[in-house]
Amino acid sequence: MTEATTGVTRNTRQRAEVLALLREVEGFHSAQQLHQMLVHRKARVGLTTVYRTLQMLVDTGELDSTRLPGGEQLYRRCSQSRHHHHLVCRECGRTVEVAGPAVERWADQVASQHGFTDVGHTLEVFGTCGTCAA
Amino acid sequence: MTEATTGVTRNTRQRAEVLALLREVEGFHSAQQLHQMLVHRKARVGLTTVYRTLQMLVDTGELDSTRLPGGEQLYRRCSQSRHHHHLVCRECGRTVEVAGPAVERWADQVASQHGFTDVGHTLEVFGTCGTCAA
DNA sequence: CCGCCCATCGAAAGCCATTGTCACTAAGCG
DNA sequence: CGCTTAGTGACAATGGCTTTCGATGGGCGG
Repeated sequence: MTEATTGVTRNTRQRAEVLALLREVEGFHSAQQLHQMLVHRKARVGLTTVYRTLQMLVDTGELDSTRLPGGEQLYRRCSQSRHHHHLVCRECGRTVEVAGPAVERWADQVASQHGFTDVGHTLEVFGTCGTCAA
Repeated sequence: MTEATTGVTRNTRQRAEVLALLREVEGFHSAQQLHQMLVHRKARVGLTTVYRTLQMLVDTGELDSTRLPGGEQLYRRCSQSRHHHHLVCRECGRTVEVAGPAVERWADQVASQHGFTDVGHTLEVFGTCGTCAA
C-alpha cells in the first residue's frame, strides 16, 4: 500500500515521453495503443511503465478514463473541461460527452443518506445513434 | 454470428437448470459464480454453456446485466422489481439498492437530444460506508 | 416407434488486457 | 562523487471470457 511516503516523485525520461505523447493525441486511447505509438516514435518505454504512469495520472486526476464494454480501459488527457459522462453508440462507437450536474448531486445525496462518504460513481449511457438507426 | 436461423430453440436440461437457478437467486451474480452454484447442486452444466445461455438470455431481454470496473460481467433475472442502481462500499462490499427516477429521465432525455434511441445506461455509485469509515 | 440431422454441449486450449515479480537502472541529495 | 531508493521493464502469471471441435441428444420425418 502506498503508505504516507515522503511524496517524492522523480522526473524520468519515460514519464516525460508518456506525457508528451498524451499532449499530442486527441480523444481516448488504450494503454496498448499508447504504448504502440511510443514504440513507433522510438521512445523506449516499457508496457508496464505505460500502465503504471497512466494509472498514476488517473489517480492524481490528470487523466480521464473510461472502460469499454469488454473491459479494455481508455485514457485521454484530462478534460480542460470538468467532470462529465459518455453517451456511446452501440453500433459505431461514436461518443458524445455529456455533463450531468444533476446526476452528480443525486449520487452524492443518495450516498450520504446511507452514511457513505468519499463518494464516486460510474455512469455510461448507451444507445443507437441517429446515423446507425437509419 | 447467429444468422437468421430457422428460430429453432431446443429445450435442454442444461438450459432448464440455468433458468431454475436464476429463478432462485436474488441480485447480480457473475457467470462463474452461477456456474459454481450449479456445480454445488450437482447440476451437470459446463461453464461454456452457462456463458452461452446467459448471453442468449441477455440478447432476448430476459436477463439484465452490468459490468464491474474490471471487466467482469454480472447477470440477474430481469427485474420483477423496478429498475434500480447500486451503492457499493469500497471496503466491505456492502451493497444498497437505490432507485433514481431522476437519473433515468435525465439519461433518456440527454440521449434523445443527441438523436440516440433505444437508450440504456450503467450507473454504479461507490463510497465508504459508515461502518468502515469508523 | 425408429433414425437421422443438426442444434447444443463441454473440456480443454486460446485469447488478451492487465497485474505481479524482481533484478537492474538512474534521479537527485549530501 | 557515492548512495539510497524510486522507478523501470522483460517476462510470467492471472483471470474472465471465447473458440474449437468431437460427442451428445432433441424432436421431427418416416
